[in-house]
Amino acid sequence: MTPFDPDNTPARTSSATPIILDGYGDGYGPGRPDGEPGQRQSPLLDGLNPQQLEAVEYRGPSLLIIAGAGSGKTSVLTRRIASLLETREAYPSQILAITFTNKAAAEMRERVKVLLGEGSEGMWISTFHSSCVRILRREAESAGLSSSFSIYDSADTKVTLKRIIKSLDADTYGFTPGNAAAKISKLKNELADVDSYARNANLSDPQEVMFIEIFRQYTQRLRAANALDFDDLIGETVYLFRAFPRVAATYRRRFRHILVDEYQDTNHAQYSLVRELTLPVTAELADELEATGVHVRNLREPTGGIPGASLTVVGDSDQSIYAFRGADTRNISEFERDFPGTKVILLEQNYRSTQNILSAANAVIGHNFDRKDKKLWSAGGDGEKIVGYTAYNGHDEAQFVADEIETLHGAGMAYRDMAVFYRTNAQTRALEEIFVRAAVPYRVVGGTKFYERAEIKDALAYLIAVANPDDELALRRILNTPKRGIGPATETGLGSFAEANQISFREAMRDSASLGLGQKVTGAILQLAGVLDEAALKIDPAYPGGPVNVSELLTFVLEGSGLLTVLRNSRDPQDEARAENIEELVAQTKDFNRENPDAGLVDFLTQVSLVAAADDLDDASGTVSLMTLHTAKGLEYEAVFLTGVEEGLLPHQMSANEPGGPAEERRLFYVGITRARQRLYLSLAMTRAQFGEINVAMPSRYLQEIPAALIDWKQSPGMANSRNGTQSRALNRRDGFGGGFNSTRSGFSELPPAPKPKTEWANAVTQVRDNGDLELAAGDRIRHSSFGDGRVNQVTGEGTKRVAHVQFDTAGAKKLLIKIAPIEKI
DNA sequence: TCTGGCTCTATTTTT
DNA sequence: TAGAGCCAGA
Repeated sequence: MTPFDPDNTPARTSSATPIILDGYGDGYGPGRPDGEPGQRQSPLLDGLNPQQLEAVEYRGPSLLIIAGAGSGKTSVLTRRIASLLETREAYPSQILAITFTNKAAAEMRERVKVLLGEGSEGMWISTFHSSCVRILRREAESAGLSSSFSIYDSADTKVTLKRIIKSLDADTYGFTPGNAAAKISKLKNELADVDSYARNANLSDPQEVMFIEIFRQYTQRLRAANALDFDDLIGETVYLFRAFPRVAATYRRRFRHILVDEYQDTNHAQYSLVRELTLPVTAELADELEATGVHVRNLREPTGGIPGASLTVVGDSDQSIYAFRGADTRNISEFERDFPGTKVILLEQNYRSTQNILSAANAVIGHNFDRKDKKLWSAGGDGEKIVGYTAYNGHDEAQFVADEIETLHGAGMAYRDMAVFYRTNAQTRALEEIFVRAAVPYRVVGGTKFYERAEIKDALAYLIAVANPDDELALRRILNTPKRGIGPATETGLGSFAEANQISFREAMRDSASLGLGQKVTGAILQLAGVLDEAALKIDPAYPGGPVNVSELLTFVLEGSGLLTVLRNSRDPQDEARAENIEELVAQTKDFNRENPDAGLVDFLTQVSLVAAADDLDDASGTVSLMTLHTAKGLEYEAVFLTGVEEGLLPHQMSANEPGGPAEERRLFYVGITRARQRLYLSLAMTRAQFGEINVAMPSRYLQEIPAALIDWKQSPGMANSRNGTQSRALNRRDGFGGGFNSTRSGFSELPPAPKPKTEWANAVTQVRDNGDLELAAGDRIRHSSFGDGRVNQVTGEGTKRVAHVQFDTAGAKKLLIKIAPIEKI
């Protein structure tokens, strides 16, 4: 989270730095007089197994660590860094470590610090995106940007594309902001730009021609706004290095050890970046660097050049879950070919989970063909069985999860050691409803992020407009926020005026008096332009008394615009929460100032743009964490609840048509399973409400892949479908876990105790209850296997989705899907 | 210019 | 279901 730590510029760090500083020449240095691997009593090497030890100590141009889930790779990576520093083979400034999230980066930095104490400052440990922003801001001029360029997130991209599509009437060709953004992103991840794409495009296809025009305008708009999108951050850095060998040489010289975590999730652009950074520096360029005062002498080979940096990558193809974002596991499978002389180390021993959990994981992932066989094993014993539960619906499932969480908590497990995973964010609704009711303390990680809230984006747009006056998107966003009477007509007028006079939108605002608008509107525009101009003065280094910090600036624009005041005085009750959010933002800027006294507005905006879902995880929070399976990668919990293990959800139906989709979904399931240390719960629901409709769900195919003996079904799919098995958890809630457990137990004895997987599943599918075209009308009396008797109030929906609204005599009002509910007419 | 009400439609994962 | 777009009326 700190892209701003005191940073050694290449020129400053270069004052020394031979690869080996101590003259021992054995690469071990004074810390290791005997030179015998494994003999030294260094806390660095404590408790490592032979493979881990080798991964820490190996020295060579390239190292590939294939690290299964839970095999201690973070530990290996941090110790490898610490070892390089401790033996004085490298200075901190020569290390570049790339992690997947800012949180992982912060953790790694912290762990290196613990291992070494002070003396680890100056390393670059950050995400791909953060590192690239840092390089691009520094080298902005070469890249043809201003160093205060804006970073567009996916929402910004979509807004921009929406305008382009509208102006081109491209929706008639089937383009939406979403699909155009996806296509552009995909191309950028392959390092294609408009021109290279257009060269190979089929220009007789009007849709293709239209796409090229969209892509071209999008590129132009970003350029004009001095903005880059997420994908540009990587791509532009690669282009920069390729176009400016001098710039590239600076970073190639600087970073001597490059380490990349989660390498299986890198895309082509990221791969290319790593390649660029690890290339050697030619003798001529080394001469050039030296001529400008950069010290290179100690790094030079006899030929006069500087060898490429050593590269360590850690990854596991089985955990590749970002193919949809361009991740390419070939980066791992072809690593040895790309980097000849690579040493490969395999870490298979798992230190996280029980053997039962690992056996389930191995069995599941074994169904993916086209993978190198790898078996995780644990020395920690079998542990508890995996618990399975088939719920009647999503709320019932949530109730099961809540009950089990309370049981675990009652047995002494802390809430923060438990997590609930799901495939789609929409699934949080039922979970949250039940958790609130059951008073389970929880936190949704990711989801609608703080910085994505409209009012926060509004406030930030003010700051962005100050930092980057060319950012038309930010200006348009705040033009009428809060309401100033500047409508779409005026906005369009300003845009046309700017275009006609070859000036920026911001300049058009300053010049709005010559647009011939009404006096009130003109006054409003000028007022806004004035506030922004004044704010810009305040962060100018030449500002009398020194420039103001971020929180002072934010306070200034909030007051100048009236944004906060309007929300506070609003009658809309939601505006109160919005005002509080903005106040929270102000508090955050104060924290930021305190933690980063030397950082400015642009640094703050960068940090905000690049937060990842997992970054706002608070380990000390004392709450259960709810998150998507994607967010869960890299994390671990004592107890994991994997919910919604149903066909259509996991695997998600959207993945069905994608090449490699079901296999990637299986890896996602595998990632989820392997997050659990002690306890794993797999749950599904027979029906799930989606878009206001109730849909029948089938158990996920992946469940059959787990050996039956590993799962203890509290309620199996077959049981849930049988008449006496259907229990509403919500109904049994008052009896607590015991009641629910016993009642399912009694049903249990009537079924085969250890169902054979295949037949069990065949049954589960054929046994789905089917009432066919059972006719029900308002006034009919029905009997439900667990709710008892009741009266039908009305019937809604059609065909298989007909729903009976029933008032039960004792169980209250329920909505039942007629096709499958365990009911009969009486 | 703004608001309210109506209809329509699209529903995955994310730096 | 909910969010967005559209239209009519103030």
